[in-house]
Amino acid sequence: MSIPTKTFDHLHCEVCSKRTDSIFCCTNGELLDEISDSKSCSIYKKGQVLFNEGGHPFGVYCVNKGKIKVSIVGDEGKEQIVRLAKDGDVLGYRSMLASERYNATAIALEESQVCFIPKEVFLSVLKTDRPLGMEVMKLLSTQLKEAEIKLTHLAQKPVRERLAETLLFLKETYGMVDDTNVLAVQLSREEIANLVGTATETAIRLLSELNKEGVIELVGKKIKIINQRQLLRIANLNDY
Amino acid sequence: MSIPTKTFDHLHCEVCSKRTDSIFCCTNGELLDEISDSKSCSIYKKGQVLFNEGGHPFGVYCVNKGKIKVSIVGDEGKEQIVRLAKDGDVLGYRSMLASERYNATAIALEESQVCFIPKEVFLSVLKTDRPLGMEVMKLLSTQLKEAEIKLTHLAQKPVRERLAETLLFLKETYGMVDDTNVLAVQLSREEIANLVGTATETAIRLLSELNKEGVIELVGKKIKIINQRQLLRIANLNDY
DNA sequence: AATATTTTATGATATAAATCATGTTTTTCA
DNA sequence: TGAAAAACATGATTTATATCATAAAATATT
Repeated sequence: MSIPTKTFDHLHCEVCSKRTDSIFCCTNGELLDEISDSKSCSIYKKGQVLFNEGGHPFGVYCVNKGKIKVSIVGDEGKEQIVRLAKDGDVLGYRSMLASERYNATAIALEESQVCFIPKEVFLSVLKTDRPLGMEVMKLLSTQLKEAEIKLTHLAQKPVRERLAETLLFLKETYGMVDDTNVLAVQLSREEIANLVGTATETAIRLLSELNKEGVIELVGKKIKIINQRQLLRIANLNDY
Repeated sequence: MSIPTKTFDHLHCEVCSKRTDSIFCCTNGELLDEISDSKSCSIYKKGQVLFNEGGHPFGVYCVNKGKIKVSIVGDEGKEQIVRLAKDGDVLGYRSMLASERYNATAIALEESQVCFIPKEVFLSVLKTDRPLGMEVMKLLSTQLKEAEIKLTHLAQKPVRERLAETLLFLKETYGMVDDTNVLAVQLSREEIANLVGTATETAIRLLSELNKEGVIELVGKKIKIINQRQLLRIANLNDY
């Protein structure tokens, strides 16, 4: 959809450190060469779109380094963030496999290096490489489970609990800055709200509530987790 | 978990009419024999459990004839129905693929005939049968999409819209009784609420509201759709 | 058949969260 | 650098929906 401005070093997939725990972990030899040779490596600046809801999939996106949000826009134009991708994650394959248009939009949350593997190449490798197939199934299974749990929480848990859960999820997904307790992602309050599934004002209000309670500390967009134990308690994660 | 009381005729998968649009549509020959020979065909009465949240998967369940609900129990013990299965649908494979315990419970909504394929057999066929692999991926992809859309609606749409949507979904999934406009599934109001993601009282109230408005007609558990066009309008399905 | 139990139905009330409103701070960019 | 726009913050108000309460109907059970 949008044209990424720059490219980055075309590193062979074989030596890509992110591959080990990606779906390509067990792909190698000629098949990996095929992928590596056909891919293009682009840099997406913050806010740039990888692909758009309603668009046709032409291949899969492999995040080499960066943070990507995947979201669906609801009836009233409100964004719902359904997934977050980090280094080593693959995007856009779901719609491709189902032979459908994208049902979500992927946008870079910060400057990100992303490799693009053309549809034909990915599908042809998928057809021959059994391990890749298994990995794709595993990934889809995990994501389906996560979506179903999120769905349940959305239906049953109050906003405050979901917010706490979201903060813990952000920590788990993107980790902390160095050895501080500051979340490594910087999201706007609106984005946090769209992740939690609530109004922006409510997210802001509850965040500053947690701040006052000393559970977290807010400095601009930086969120520092002061009392993780308490946050876990608030999230009320009996299950999972 | 529960022991189904009876079995039903062990029909070879090759001649099963439900296979054509199931994930086994393209599986045949020896591989299909292997599945067919190893499967067991059981009858589950209404309310009987196929598998339980937290249990270990030992195989996949293939619905030959019947209606099954798949649900997750939230913190406060409230059920959230995340999927409904009908003839030809396969259940329990997600957890198996991810090598995890079941994250949901499957319960028969009415007397159902279900075939069970042992884990080892399913996985071994999956390993060699490419078409099956592709079908599984497609199915997972579709379900993931549906879960993400449901999640978005849950976060953004009011209960009344979601209820209307649910009624249309029930019609689409299980169809009507004969050539009447009466939904072929009979769910309790509580189950409808657990599908919509709301309180039972709210579901009851809104159903009788739709009844008064002449959009549907309620006779006990039977729901007749009087004005589908209006129901669609209420559901506000601009997207999808 | 009679009693107990569950499900359905509605009204009253409470409350969480959305919306509206306004001011402040931060960021953008001309 | 300064003006404009966007993001953040917080108070006031409204509203959708959950919860509580009670009764009738339907189902199940003895």
